[in-house]
Amino acid sequence: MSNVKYILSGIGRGHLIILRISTLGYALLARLARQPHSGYELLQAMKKPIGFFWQASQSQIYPELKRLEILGLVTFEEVEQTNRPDKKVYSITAEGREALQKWAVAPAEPEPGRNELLLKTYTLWLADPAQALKRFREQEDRHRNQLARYEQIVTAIEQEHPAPIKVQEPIFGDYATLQIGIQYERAYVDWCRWMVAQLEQATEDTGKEL
Amino acid sequence: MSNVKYILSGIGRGHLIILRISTLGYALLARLARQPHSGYELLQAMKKPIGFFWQASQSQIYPELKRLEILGLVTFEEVEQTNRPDKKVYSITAEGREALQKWAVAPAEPEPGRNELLLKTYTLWLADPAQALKRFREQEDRHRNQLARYEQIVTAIEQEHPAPIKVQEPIFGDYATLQIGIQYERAYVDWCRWMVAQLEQATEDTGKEL
DNA sequence: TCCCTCATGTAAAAGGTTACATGATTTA
DNA sequence: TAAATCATGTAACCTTTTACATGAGGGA
Repeated sequence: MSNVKYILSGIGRGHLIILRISTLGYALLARLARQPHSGYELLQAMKKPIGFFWQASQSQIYPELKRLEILGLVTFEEVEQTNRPDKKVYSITAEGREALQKWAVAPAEPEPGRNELLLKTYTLWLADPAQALKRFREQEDRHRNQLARYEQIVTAIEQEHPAPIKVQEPIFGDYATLQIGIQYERAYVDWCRWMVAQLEQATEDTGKEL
Repeated sequence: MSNVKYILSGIGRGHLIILRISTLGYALLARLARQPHSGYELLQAMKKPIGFFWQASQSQIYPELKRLEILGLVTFEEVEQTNRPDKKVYSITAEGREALQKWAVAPAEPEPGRNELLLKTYTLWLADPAQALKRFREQEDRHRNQLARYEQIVTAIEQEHPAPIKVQEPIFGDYATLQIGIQYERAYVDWCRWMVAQLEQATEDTGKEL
């Protein structure tokens, strides 16, 4: 009962088609609340800011935009272009903004994370430590790079926006999510270093035994 | 090509049925590599150690066990019981152990995390700060509790197992994943506190304006 | 010439959640 | 007496991924 359900239409044979807004729908609305986008532009946008914590592919975005339009949460305008294909530029409606506003302060259920690396770590005891060592060094690199990328974006934001970034400014969303992103990546890098140390110990031990 | 695909059978009309091991399959194998379990016992087990980073429901576990059995990665034995229903106790086979071992050191692709709270944070600028404040205090509590739970388990592990927990011991998997789990929860609690501070500032400001 | 970008879509399959279905025993 | 636990499964639905499909324009 926590999710508002939007009744689209009641049709024959006793069926009711109910469309409710998916999390992806809210993700798209979140971008459209800042500025209008075409489907393709949203696809690109999903790679950067929102993409850090919510991704979507082409085959999700286009149908979802259609659904949001049916629900009256977005409208679109066909924009003719020369030299490249025409596009549909979507904008959020007043109803869309209202739905997004409500959703933003609705309780977020604890989401069950799924992490393949941790599952592999759980199985490390029967794996080859030398190969595992290689993998954790790769992971450390990867998270160090991601950390650097996040820090770069934060620096750029701090340079473009005056010192106290207020909650009411749209950029606060980028800033706040980057803060936890940086904490997360730092914790991961530290943990990878610890894992590497553990595995180096293990490979040295087997080396002595041989 | 990184995933080994298991060809089950070639059948008429040009169709090939290929069964490959899903991540859930490896999760079940990871538990069965430690000790035999029934489907029901696996369901319970998925709530605790593996459940922290990989969950599964009944409707996934039972069919997956059937698949693993077809692939020859597990076997089962029907155990008759008095006073409660009979059960099928699954054990990992040599092939299962081998597949698990290989998978454990195969490169783990960076998994795109999905986090609804961060999506909501991205939309905070158009939400009511007072309500948002409530949500972040709830989140802080939740993560603080999870942190306490993890720390308790680590303490229990450290008491039961002599000081240097080696990579080769099965318990190392629990220990290592709890380490990152604790780091993660600590980072989250800190971030929530920072968010609460930001939102308190925002509600004070609007209070002054009234 | 071949590949990349821009631009919009659909189809099929895999993975995951929620609900349905059954039934004995034990605990509150 | 009602609810929880043990025990196994299926069906329907939703979400996500991978692949298919088309086509113009620009750059190497």
